[in-house]
Amino acid sequence: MAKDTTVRTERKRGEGVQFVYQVLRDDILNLALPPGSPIDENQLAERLSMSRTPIREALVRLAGEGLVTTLPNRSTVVSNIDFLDLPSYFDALTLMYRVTTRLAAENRTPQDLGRIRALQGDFARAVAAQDAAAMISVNRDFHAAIAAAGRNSYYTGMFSRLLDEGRRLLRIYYSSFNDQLPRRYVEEHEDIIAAVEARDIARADQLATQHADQIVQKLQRLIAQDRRRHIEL
Amino acid sequence: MAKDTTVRTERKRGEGVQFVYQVLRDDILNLALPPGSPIDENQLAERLSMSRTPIREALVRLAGEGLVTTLPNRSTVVSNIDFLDLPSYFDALTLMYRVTTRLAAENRTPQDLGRIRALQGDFARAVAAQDAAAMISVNRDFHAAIAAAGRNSYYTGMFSRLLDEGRRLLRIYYSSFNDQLPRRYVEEHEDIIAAVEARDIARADQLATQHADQIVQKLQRLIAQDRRRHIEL
DNA sequence: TGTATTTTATTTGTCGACAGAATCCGGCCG
DNA sequence: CGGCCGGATTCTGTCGACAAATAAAATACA
Repeated sequence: MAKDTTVRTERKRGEGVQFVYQVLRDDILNLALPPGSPIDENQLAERLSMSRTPIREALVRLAGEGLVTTLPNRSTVVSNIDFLDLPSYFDALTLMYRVTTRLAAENRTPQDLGRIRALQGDFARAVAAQDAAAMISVNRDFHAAIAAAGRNSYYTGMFSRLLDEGRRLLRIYYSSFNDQLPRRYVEEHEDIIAAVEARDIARADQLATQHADQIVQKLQRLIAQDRRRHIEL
Repeated sequence: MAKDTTVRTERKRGEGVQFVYQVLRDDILNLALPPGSPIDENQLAERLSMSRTPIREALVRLAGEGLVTTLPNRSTVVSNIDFLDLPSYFDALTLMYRVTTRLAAENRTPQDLGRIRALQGDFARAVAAQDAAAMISVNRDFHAAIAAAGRNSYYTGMFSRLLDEGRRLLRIYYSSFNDQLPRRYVEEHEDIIAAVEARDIARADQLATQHADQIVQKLQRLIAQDRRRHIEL
């Protein structure tokens, strides 16, 4: 059962949809609402103390991003993660890692570097604190900041969506850490920052590729493990 | 003023939103609703003889795709084409042309080739008929079919959105033809099909790049022309 | 006559209600 | 005992209405 979080914050007119959207999005990406969970409009309406109309509009928006699936005349559910489609996902993710990092090396400003460094600091702290949730969230922001430095809104938009989808995957498989991989990620991030700062496009591309491959391989291994476990049952 | 198209088709329950969505989307992509047009919910509700609720949900969906922009407490308008951002657009479009065509060469099935050839036939016919609208629409479907043959849902999704956005651009600048470029596109399409059929990935990539550059350059030239005209006024 | 301010009107965001669809449940029949 | 059918219930999709917010109009004032 979900927590009995009856929210009754007074909100200004027009912020309702945005509010519901963010609440649901966070719950979905943090797996507080696991894939497949039905989303009851009435229940949500009561919990957030508002009518069903803004909730439906938020759901439409989430459906547009693929985070929920609307079954006609039936309940909308949190979208499943399609494991058969994961190779495609990894492929697309790697590509976006590369092009955004390349463009960042090309177009970054000192302000961009400042923002990126700040997030890298957050990431290092999360690793030191062994806080998986923070690591996942900050890692996302870190790469989004690099993408932003590339100044291509189409890439940043696509990449953000891919990273969000990835947050769910990481949440599933990275709930606990007992290896030193995170530290390695910190180092790889440092190298990427250095390449971006040096405007070394080729090296940025190379490092981004490595970094992406690193993550993809790790995930594939974890998933394969998981698969085996399921089959053994 | 828009045409007095009072639609009163009897629709089944649950198809309302979908219907409004498609009507609006078509009108926007065909520039029947030019960028900047305000969208009056009441007016639309009366024209399609339904309540405002499904219309609002369709608008939320369109906003999610960036085709309309919702000004808080004010009218929603058809999104403008951001000409300053066009270099980014061209960059992203070229990249997606390349990766989708590459993957098509890798994964195409005979069925894929059949579908692609059929669309290429449609395209050739549209060119022969000098039908700009059909050319734009079929061209989109042609490349979407190639992307589909690549079997990467993330790429096909991204690419489709880029191609749709491009439809508006092409509509603006390709309303009339007086050069033989379209014929050249037919030939380039043929070459791409051949490379995809031969599973020649390198060549597919190369041809896709050329094809994209071709279109991008043409558009840039037309836009530059247009800019100059505006400045002269 | 032009500008500032109040009044009116239009339009959005939200609400509660209702009807159609689907699910659940119990009874009936094989 | 199990499966099919019908009624009751729950939930979605749509509707009309209302109030906040904005834009337009009208009025007052310099």
